[in-house]
Amino acid sequence: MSDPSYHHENLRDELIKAGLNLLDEGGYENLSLRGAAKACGVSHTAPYRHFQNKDELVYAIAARALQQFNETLKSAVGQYPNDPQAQLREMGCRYIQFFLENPEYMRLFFLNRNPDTVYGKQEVQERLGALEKPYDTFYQTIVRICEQKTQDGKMGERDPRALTLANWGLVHGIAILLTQKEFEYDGDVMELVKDIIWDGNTPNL
Amino acid sequence: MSDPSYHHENLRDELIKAGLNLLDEGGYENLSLRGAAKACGVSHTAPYRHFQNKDELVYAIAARALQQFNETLKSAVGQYPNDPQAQLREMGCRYIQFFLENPEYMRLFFLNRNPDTVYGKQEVQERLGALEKPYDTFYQTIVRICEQKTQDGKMGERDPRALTLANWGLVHGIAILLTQKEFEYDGDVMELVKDIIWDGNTPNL
DNA sequence: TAAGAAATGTTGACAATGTCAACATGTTTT
DNA sequence: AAAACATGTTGACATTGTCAACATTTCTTA
Repeated sequence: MSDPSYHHENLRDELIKAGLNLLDEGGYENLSLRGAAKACGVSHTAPYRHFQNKDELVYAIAARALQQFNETLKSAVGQYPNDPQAQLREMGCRYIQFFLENPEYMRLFFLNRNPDTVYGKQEVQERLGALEKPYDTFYQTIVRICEQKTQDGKMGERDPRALTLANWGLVHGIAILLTQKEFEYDGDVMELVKDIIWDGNTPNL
Repeated sequence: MSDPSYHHENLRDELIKAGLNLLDEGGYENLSLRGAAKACGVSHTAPYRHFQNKDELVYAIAARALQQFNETLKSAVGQYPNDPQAQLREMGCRYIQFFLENPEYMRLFFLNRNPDTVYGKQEVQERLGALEKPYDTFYQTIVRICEQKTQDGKMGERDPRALTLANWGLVHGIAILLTQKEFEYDGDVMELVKDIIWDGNTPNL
């Protein structure tokens, strides 16, 4: 090596971090290729050596932030090793809490683009890896609840897929309404969530 | 009048319609000021005589589309005049159906911008009128369910605000997950919704 | 080890877009 | 009729994503 400012070694990583910063500071609209490059002290086209286009950078940024998000959810599972119902409750609370703390991530994760246009493209997924969305974590927990109920002979008819859509949708929708300020709730949201998320018993939800 | 192509008479309205077209054709990213102007056969700055900036145009477009959406919801109420529980069920179904049919409206309504930045500004609301979001329709129906239950002496403890957040969030979240293709549900979504939306009886939801 | 290939960065250009200022053309008011 | 106003147009500029051409550093390999 001679000029350490030339080859950055891991510019890719720095660009992702810089992008996250831009997002936190100025919202989704503030996230630009050139902005990330400038924040890394690098020319405006340098990112093209690491990402094919802006969408790929955003994708990578989302993947990075999703890691953190998924860890949060998974640690909710770990917190109650043998109580899947408590896991689900905790997941719901953390889900909403996470987005209340990081409101811009809502758009980053779920509404940046037409999903067919970008994230559906196999090539992107192959090159950058599939985004790990919270689906699995919800689904597995719900399956465990169902199994436990079946084992107890209490019920075994519920479709775990339907229950996943219902419960994921529930917390997701509440998170969106709150972060987008469509709804101002003056009560205790966490109590509400614990109250309405599927408790494994009620016929509905 | 002499040159009918000069003064458009209601360019404002045409711009809104053109914007809706751009949205339908090419998604949210395709919606541009200049694009709408061109579609109306007018110079690229003509929209500035009717909107202060792009955000205002988008706002007006959203308002237009929201009218249609709100009518859909309200007609669900009208369909079951004395059965608020059926109203709520029908609202939930139509809510999701609407976005499945118009997936781009999801971003138009709820995720175009940081709500503080644009839609929260009083001046915009004063000049263009507040966006009518589905909150009221949900809330009123739920209040009616609660009143009916109270009247029957069956229950009177539920907080209608909490129930509104829960049920609106539920259908909203499901609509988002489905339209954004986060979740592929092979079952009958409408049946699921009818099943899990608050039925006025269960302690949860 | 020297030469060629590959990776990574830079400069300069271009098109699309939002926005503004200055000007033009109609319409309305006085 | 003249002045005020509303509505459009032209031309400019900054920002941004993108591309082509070139430069520099590192890696391969003969």
